[in-house]
Amino acid sequence: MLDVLRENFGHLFEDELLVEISRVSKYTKVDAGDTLMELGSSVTHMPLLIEGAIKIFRLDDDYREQILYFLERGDTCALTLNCCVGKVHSEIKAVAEVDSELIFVPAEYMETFLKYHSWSKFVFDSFNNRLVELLEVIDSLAFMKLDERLYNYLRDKVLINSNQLLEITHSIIAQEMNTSRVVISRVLKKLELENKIKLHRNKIEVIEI
Amino acid sequence: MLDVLRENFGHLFEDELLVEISRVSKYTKVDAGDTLMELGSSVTHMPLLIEGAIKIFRLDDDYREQILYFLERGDTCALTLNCCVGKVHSEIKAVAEVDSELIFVPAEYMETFLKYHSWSKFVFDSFNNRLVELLEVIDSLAFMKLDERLYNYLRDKVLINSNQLLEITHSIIAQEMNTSRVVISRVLKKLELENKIKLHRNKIEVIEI
DNA sequence: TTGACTGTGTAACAAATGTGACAGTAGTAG
DNA sequence: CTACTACTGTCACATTTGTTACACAGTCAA
Repeated sequence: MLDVLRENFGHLFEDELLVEISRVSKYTKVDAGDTLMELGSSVTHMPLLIEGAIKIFRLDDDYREQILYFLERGDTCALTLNCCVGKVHSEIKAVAEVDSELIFVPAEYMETFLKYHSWSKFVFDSFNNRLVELLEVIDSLAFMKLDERLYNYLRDKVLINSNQLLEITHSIIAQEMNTSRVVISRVLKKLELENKIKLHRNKIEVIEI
Repeated sequence: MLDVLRENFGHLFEDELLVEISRVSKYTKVDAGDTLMELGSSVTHMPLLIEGAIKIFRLDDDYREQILYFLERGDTCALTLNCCVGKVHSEIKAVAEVDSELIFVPAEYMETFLKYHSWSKFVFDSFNNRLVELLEVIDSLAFMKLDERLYNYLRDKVLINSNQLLEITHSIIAQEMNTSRVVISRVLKKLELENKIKLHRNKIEVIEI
């Protein structure tokens, strides 16, 4: 695991820290679609993403969901540390968007490692990135209509999957964006008429990028 | 200023840090309604809130706004540090909700002070709090209808102002929630019929709390 | 082939929110 | 007092989004 860490986080952390991490952490592979975290699941570990992409959702009491952002190589999830502790109300869900590899650092080391400047910078930056991404979600929800939001959603997926051709169904999109399948089908059709996408069965091709 | 710092942040920071802060920072009073930060205004200082309340908005390109949260005594604004640097798109706006007193710490000390454990804990907690509050904004926008959102908005104002009787007009609310005055008047009337509020000219009385 | 299942398209309608217009009312400046 | 302004209430209508229902197409297994 140390080699994997060196390769993916060597530019961020000094070797001493890498060694420490490798000694206490757990390396895991997950398949696309696997749920990494759901609702009350206790948050005892902090993920470092080696390869792949994890999508993070906000859930409400009725299990409706709203996609927030994707974690990619080199990311960690700042929300892990906080949001899922002692909250009754809504929670977070994490699902692998593609096959992924992660290293799980036990939460207690989170603070121990702060003695390394590179680690505190990493955590700090991670918070910053999450804040920015949450603000973008807020922009989307507060200021945009569904067609624009949907198009942005599709563009994000294209970037994450490195593929203009998305394998996804209308109902999945509806669920991730907290709306209904009919609405998504309707807006997708509109985007197709605007030549921004092409619709196929189980697939959506995003044209302009 | 050192006395003010001791009184308000003494439970958070060791005296040595308080002295350092007092040496480099600027103490300011602002009146309710004053704008502390808008759009491109360069973010060279980090505010520590001594007394009062500051409301933070997200702005879009067309100057529409969406209220995010309030800063209160002992808070700082994590967004200051990051979000307003080098962004073209949308920005943040900060307005005093009531008469307030702040201490402005020059941004460069932000990092210097990290050598104090109490300071890094403070910054860390601040990030955490902001994340949670942004998630609540997302919950509100993604999962709630306007009547519920509006009622929550009014309840927040009551807490911030320590007064069930809010001095506010419908158009102000509309602006802060990025909708129109007519819509707000309509929903307010609905809340009044549900006996949750009472409407007066320039005033709204929040009943249940 | 048939039948079951899933995914998509679409119509008809409902609900929520946004917009424009206008009247009435309180407060204020002159 | 009068004139002006800001705030509120309300109507009529537009737009956006959500819901129900149903037809049809692709896939897969018996």
